Amino acid sequence: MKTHSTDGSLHELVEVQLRRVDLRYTSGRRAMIDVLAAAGHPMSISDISAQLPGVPRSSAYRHLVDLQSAGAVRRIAAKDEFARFELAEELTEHHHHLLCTICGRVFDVTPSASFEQEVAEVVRDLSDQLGFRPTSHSLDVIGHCAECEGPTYRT
Amino acid sequence: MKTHSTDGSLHELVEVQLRRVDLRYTSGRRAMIDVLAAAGHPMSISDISAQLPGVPRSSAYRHLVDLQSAGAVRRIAAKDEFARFELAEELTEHHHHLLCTICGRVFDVTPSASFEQEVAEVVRDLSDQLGFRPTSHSLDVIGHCAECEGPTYRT
DNA sequence: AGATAGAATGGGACTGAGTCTCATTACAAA
DNA sequence: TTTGTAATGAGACTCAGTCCCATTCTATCT
Repeated sequence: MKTHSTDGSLHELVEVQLRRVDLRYTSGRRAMIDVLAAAGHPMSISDISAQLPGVPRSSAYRHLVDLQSAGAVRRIAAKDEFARFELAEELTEHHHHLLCTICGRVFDVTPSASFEQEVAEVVRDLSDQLGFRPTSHSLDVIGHCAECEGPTYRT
Repeated sequence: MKTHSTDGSLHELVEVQLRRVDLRYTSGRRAMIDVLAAAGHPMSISDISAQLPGVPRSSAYRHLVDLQSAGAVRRIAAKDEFARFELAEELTEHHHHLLCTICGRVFDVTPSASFEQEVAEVVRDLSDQLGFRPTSHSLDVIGHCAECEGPTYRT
């Protein structure tokens, strides 16, 4: 998963996004962005809190809401009942998810440009049927991850 | 949305699915299937309860769990925090969803066979990258429905 | 530098979707 | 009809997520 974290521009981008909605890029918010960027895949609140023991739950939730409204973070729905969060695609790149129905983990994958083109086309077609105005799309693959499937599958 | 409800075979299929896991097709469960089939799109628990005032919440949840484990009902995650339920694809047909981020409603759409073929191919490719074993996939289009977008969009 | 206002934070109370328990009722097979 | 098992209703309970409020920070102005 490519991010801007390596060259430090990630934080500059987030700061701009926050400023746009009159929010400050404080150390708490920065810490959350760091954690999400380091993980490179969607995290549940428990995952995040485990990485940031010093940040109270209420603050963590509020940071996520704030970062969401600034457009830096995206909330996704997994197959279990827990919400998960990841950096917005603007800060990483367009990608999709593999959802493991056994362990609940979510993995990121990036499709080819040609496929994305095709998807975009179909999304338009499907949307037109109902006068729907699409803003984005997501493709989830549901199944079992390598680990849960067991070592046998690996030849 | 095509279902088997018109010719009555829907209930027979559900009954078989339930019998497989030693569950009975009782009137309460039948009522839930009727509601889901009539709606033709994913429903939240509130939606379902509104249609079935006589069924207690605890029973409604239990029925959904039972019907899920029998394979007759599928739980999907929308963009809001409420779980939604729909008839399993085995009882309807393969389809995808349009999620309105304003009103939270979910609409069904059916893609062309050729597109599905392409999707299946890419799903395989993406999965192979991580040794993931896919069992199904879902494509969600996020945006605003015709009603929420306002009447202006209709020329 | 000091004053001031709005934003940020901690923490603890609160909400409500979803789960669990248990006593009672319905059903199927013998 | 008896007997074991599944189904049901009612209500207590859990806990992810929200809300509130008193306190602390920080940017800006004089």
